[in-house]
Amino acid sequence: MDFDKQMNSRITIVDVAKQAGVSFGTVSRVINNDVHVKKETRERVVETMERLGFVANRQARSLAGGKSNSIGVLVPDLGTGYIGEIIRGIDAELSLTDLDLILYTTHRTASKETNYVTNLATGMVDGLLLVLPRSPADFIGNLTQSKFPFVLIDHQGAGRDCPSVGAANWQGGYNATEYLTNLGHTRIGFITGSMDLGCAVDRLDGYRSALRTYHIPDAPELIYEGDFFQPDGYSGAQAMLDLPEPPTAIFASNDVMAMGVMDAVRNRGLRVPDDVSVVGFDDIPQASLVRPALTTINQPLEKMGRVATQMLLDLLKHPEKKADRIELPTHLIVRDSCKSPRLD
Amino acid sequence: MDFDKQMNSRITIVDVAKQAGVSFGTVSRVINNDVHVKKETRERVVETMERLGFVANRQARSLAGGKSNSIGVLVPDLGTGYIGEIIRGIDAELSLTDLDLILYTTHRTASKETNYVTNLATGMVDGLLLVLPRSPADFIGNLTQSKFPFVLIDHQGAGRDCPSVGAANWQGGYNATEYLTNLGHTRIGFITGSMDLGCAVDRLDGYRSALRTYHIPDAPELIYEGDFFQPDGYSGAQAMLDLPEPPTAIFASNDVMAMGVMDAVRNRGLRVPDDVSVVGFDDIPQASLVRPALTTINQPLEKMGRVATQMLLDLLKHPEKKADRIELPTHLIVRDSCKSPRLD
DNA sequence: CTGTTAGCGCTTTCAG
DNA sequence: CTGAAAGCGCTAACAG
Repeated sequence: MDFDKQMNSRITIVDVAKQAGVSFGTVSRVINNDVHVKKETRERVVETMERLGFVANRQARSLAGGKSNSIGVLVPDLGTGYIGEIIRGIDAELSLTDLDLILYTTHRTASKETNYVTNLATGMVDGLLLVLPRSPADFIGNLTQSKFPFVLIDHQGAGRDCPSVGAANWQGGYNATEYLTNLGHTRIGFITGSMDLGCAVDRLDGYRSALRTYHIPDAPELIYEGDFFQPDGYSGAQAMLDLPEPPTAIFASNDVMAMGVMDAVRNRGLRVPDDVSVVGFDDIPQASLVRPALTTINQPLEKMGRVATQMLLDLLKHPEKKADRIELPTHLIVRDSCKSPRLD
Repeated sequence: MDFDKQMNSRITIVDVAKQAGVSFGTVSRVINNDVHVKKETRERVVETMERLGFVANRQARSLAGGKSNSIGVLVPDLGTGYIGEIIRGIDAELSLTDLDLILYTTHRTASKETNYVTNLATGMVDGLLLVLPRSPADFIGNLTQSKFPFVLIDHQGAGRDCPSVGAANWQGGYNATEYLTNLGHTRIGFITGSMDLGCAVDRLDGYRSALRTYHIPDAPELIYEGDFFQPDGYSGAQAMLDLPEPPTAIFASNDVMAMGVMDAVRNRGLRVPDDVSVVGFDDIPQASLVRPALTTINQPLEKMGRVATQMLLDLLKHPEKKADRIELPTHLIVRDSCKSPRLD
């Protein structure tokens, strides 16, 4: 049917070529901005493409060896607003170009990860943005060797030097703890994140270093191993508050757990910050909304997305560039959840 | 190079075919679960594929006319957590299948929308999930005519009957208002959303109907036109509170604006809910976190994503099925931001 | 500057 | 049940 063709935009370069009276090779050149086309011819072709509503077929292009004009983003999941922030940054930056975004969620399945990566790197996308909080997978080696452009986000690369952007987690852990000690706290509880994640380890290390700096003795009972989810914040706080000598402040490795801490504190009839100070990490949107507003470490997630995208774009342009790691600074955001400890 | 081939997984069906001692047509059949393959042969091929780490090339498959095994999701942007929730639902449902998700953000550019849709519908994806809060675009017609499977999300389709899932916005508007009147309020302010969105209109209508039901006279000064963003909630509340006879309750068309309302109330030295009751709409995660916790209308965003995905999956299986619209119920979530009005 | 010719990797007939 | 052959729409040499 005639109308069907128009409707479906099943217009190919051959159709355009016929209509414009040129060979389809010329149409291809026009599409790819090849210089070797007479201005006049180009105009005629462009006009025809518009008239026919031609839209190049992506799979054909990439199959034939051209660019796919899209970049792939691989994330573990969409569950935590955390990833959403990063994606927003990526999207914002990408919208400035004509590249499209293909999103893959691996749902923390290692096999899916590998599968996707090989698939994507085989022409489906021009570059890859990987949000892989877990341990470095083998395909990073492959990617590097095959010189496929990619950037790691928020991944504490275990020694490998490949392009990546992360946050100053250690610094954040240190600063928050330092702030608490300056307030006069000496019993500071810490709830870790999943310890198989580099960022969780770094935050804990920062906390420990600060204590050492301020000559506060180690107290293993004040370190509770969490998993970055709210319930662990709650139970961690409960456990610590049950101690004979409970902490006067609790520093949770992320905001979500800090909110769990707040709940636990309140459920015992205690108040934040009067009885217990609370600090979080991430500075997610909710942090400024809860009451009392949460003092936390700002981690520039959206910016991490943007910067990573810019790095990738740069890599796409200059494939020979050296890989480097960018570490974005974290900042202490003082709000209302901390106070000097009561004088007993 | 030899290792390069292994590294890149540039293994094609031809390689597999050679290794397994069959023609590449047979390998294709195995991939597509064609019944016409001897069990023994199939096993040998599967074994070979695994050994070689074969991963089928998506673009080639879809170019050659097969399925692309991915569905496209078109959203206006990622700015509001609102869309994120929907995507989460989609992703959750999709993770149960072997379909991949390709995400496109149009950044509210009509031309991009059209472009993407035609592109995607030309084999790049097997189906489309469209989050198009704005007015119905022409391509919906095209899509319908070309019988391409798609589902609209949160789109008050202006008469066209195509598969879509939405929420009971009218009902929500009605219920919230009714709740307020039952509490004893008779001066209830309303802050609308962007009135070019169907959902905003429906919520306003629900509000009006409830007032009528309870014989509360019209008061045009109590309706403030907002845009779904926080600042408008703030200024709307300010305007109404300046009235000679200010409202004792304010119902905002979404939670974000409701939070603006709360701020405005507090900034005048008034308290929520003692002096002014506040109700929102959406029930975003923050709603339960702010103090006082926000009473609001729960809109099942994540579920909308899930249901839409299920509908699309169904459409993919049974292309002949009739289009239908599913409306998910909204619920009043009573928290701490409302109270009976003071008796003066 | 432009037309022609091979494929890219895979699905689908069509013959055996 | 399986092999062979013909493209899908496009890019990238190669000739003019």
